[in-house]
Amino acid sequence: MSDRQLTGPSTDLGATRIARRERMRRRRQVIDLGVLDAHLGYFVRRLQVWIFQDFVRTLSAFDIRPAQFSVLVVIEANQGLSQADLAGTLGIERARLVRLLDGLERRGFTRRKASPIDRRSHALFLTESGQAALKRIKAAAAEHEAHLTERLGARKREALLSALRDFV
Amino acid sequence: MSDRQLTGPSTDLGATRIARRERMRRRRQVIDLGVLDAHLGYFVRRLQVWIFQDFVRTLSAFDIRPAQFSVLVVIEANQGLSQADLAGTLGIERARLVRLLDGLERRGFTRRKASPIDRRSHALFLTESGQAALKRIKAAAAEHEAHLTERLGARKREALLSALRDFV
DNA sequence: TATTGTTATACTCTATAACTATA
DNA sequence: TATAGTTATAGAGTATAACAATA
Repeated sequence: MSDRQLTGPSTDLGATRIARRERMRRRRQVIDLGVLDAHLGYFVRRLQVWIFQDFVRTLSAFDIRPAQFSVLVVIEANQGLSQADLAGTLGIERARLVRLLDGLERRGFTRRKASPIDRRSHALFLTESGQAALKRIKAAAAEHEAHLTERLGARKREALLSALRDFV
Repeated sequence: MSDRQLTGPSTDLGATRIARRERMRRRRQVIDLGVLDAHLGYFVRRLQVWIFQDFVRTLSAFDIRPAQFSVLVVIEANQGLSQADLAGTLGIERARLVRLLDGLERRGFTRRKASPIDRRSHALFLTESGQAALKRIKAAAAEHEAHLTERLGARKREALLSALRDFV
């Protein structure tokens, strides 16, 4: 951030240009994407991979991956919800959620309690240490989001966010 | 649907069951995404998963996945390029591209030839049957893209495409 | 020394199927 | 019959490290 001031107003554009040139150099040839250029999925995938990598790198001190983060956040916001509801909300398989929760429970972040209304299901909670950890994890995740804003530009990030929000 | 009429009295039971399930579904609490709602990565991931699933389903007759499609398309548009350039362009690991090409070669779609300028590298080409197959595959991929347009709306899809194009 | 293609390993994630205990 | 959680398995994808041949 601070080094930006030295280069003046064109910093963002300059940084983008430099980054692009760097990517081109690595490629050493201008390669045609062909019909890929008309497929939204290709670009969505590239962005998603970039986001995952930056997320993991930024939160490496916590050893938290995007899926784990989403589970912690949704449990915090809906204490006592069931695994089925959680899986349905996040669009992940119930079978996969089992392992995910096993890991978070082993680390002392979450807990499965007996549901008071349905003996088949579990009510999910964050432990106290889970809540404390999540507080710091969310701060780191916000840092990741700042990287994204830096990379996309605040306007574009906001536009994408509101465009995609009602998709789910 | 039509078999309901044949079952006579049990139609009511079936209808009751369906109505109950519907009530259950509605009764299910609305789940709060918490801070996830401010993370672009979450929504990008959800969209990307949707796209992958629709792509695979739409192209199931060809047994082609997104990564394979992107490899075929870029080889077609840049016949003779090297594996390193292809991997760099698509942002996939060189190690992974090896297996990907093994599979496409085994199916007779692509071919590795000796590079005329660098004895370390391979020059990649589509075979004739690979070109013929890709022609039909691209038509199916366009069908998938139409699903996406249907789901997002043409305007939003176009806006997303042009917003993300210069990200890579 | 650096790069190209390759092999190998570990881990994450998706997609299914099946099982149990409840409802 | 259907649902919640679980176990198991197969396959795709990511991330690394290492190696031989070549630049």
